[in-house]
Amino acid sequence: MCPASKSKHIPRATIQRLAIYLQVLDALDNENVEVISSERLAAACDVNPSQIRKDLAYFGEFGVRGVGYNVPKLIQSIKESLGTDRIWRVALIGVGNLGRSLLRYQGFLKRGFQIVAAFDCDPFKIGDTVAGLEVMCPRRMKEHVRDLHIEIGIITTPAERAQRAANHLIEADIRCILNFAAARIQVPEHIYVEYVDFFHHMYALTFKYCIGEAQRAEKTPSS
Amino acid sequence: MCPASKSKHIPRATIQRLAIYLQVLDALDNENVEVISSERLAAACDVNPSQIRKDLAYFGEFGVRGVGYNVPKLIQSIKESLGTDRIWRVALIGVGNLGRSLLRYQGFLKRGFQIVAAFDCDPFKIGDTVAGLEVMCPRRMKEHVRDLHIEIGIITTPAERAQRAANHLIEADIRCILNFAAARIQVPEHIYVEYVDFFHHMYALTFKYCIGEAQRAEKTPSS
DNA sequence: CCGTGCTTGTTCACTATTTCACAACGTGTG
DNA sequence: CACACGTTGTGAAATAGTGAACAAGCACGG
Repeated sequence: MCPASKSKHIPRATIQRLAIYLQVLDALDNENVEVISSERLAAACDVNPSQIRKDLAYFGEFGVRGVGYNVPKLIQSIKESLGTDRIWRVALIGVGNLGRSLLRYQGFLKRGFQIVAAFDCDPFKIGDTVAGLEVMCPRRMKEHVRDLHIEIGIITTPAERAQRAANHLIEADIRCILNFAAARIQVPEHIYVEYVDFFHHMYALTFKYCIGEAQRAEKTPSS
Repeated sequence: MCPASKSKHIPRATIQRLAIYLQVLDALDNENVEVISSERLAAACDVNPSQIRKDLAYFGEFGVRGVGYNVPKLIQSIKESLGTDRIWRVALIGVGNLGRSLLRYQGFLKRGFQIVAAFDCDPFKIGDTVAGLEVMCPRRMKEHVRDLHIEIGIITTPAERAQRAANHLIEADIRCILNFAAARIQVPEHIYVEYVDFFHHMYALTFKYCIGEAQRAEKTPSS
């Protein structure tokens, strides 16, 4: 499936950067840029050119020496490397505000994902239709996952119900979980979990700002 | 403001983990857990206990040897370290689907943030009221930022308009930008930017899954 | 068909981060 | 008051990731 990645260990940071390259490359492709050098791509992504070449080298040789990288080809290659050169079928659990927003969001398919089922344990929500999907009871999850070939579960419940949602997903043999709830969840070894919480980024901002200002104050010991 | 951080450089990864600790500690606090050891906290956060102790040591000595950490006190200490022991005033630019969701989201204040202004350049949206805030024209941003003491800007425009939104924010002397748009933005040196894109996490998931399955296949060279 | 110019892929030294291991030190008990 | 216990804070070792430098190799021009 994924082209082997040369059986070397690949840093997590590399994967995050690949996602960034993809974003920038998509923009370039829309502007019909055909070829780009690691140097110019690096400038756009705000990283070191060597870094880009090394990141890509984990997966193969995608460039042409003396020329650079063909943009559409590189996009395809990165997608293959990340495993998103196909559509992944996704279930969402927790049809609250956030859940509904995601269900209505049009951008999934373009990025290789398709939400094909929605679950919520609130009996008043079960049976409702959101963005063309009927909200279903989590107790029936296992059979739906099997029938619909679902591989990824997105948790958008309140924090206190995240673990229960995760248990439903695990029970239904889902191996990949994206957790938007503001809570850590416990899962067995063989399940992959990623956490999405934009407050983490907020904190990173306020922290960098504080540090930055403190250093400024040091350099300018005014008043 | 922030307690000095002992003037040592602090890894970015540490900041991300502090945000995680905070999340778990909040949950513990709600369960009225008073004291926790680095070992048990580490288990809940899925990191190494030494890691936690070292992360905290960057900012001070918060624990009691032989006992552990007082949960409420540690929460407070981490908040101070991150610079979120006060309310940050935030502006949002781009009142689309995502923007509206964020404006309506109730959880900001609890985490130390307050959205006090919303901007959109669509003349049909200007003047509308969303979650009690009047949508305003970005051209008037500078004065609003000054009058409302805004320090952080959140970009929720479509990707192609992210740079323009960023320019407005920079022009209005905002130093911290949280960018939800799927595009990189160019900013001067002294501006802090953080990117939020849950597809990055999606890709991390699919990638880990592919690698994991490949390794499985290796160990079990079946058929 | 060879040489020049340019950019990749890759090595290596360096820097940053994580983990280990243990000394330091409160707490509670006899 | 002294001792045993338990957990922190921290220096040192191991591991991981980054950036500079350069050899390799394609494209184009003469």
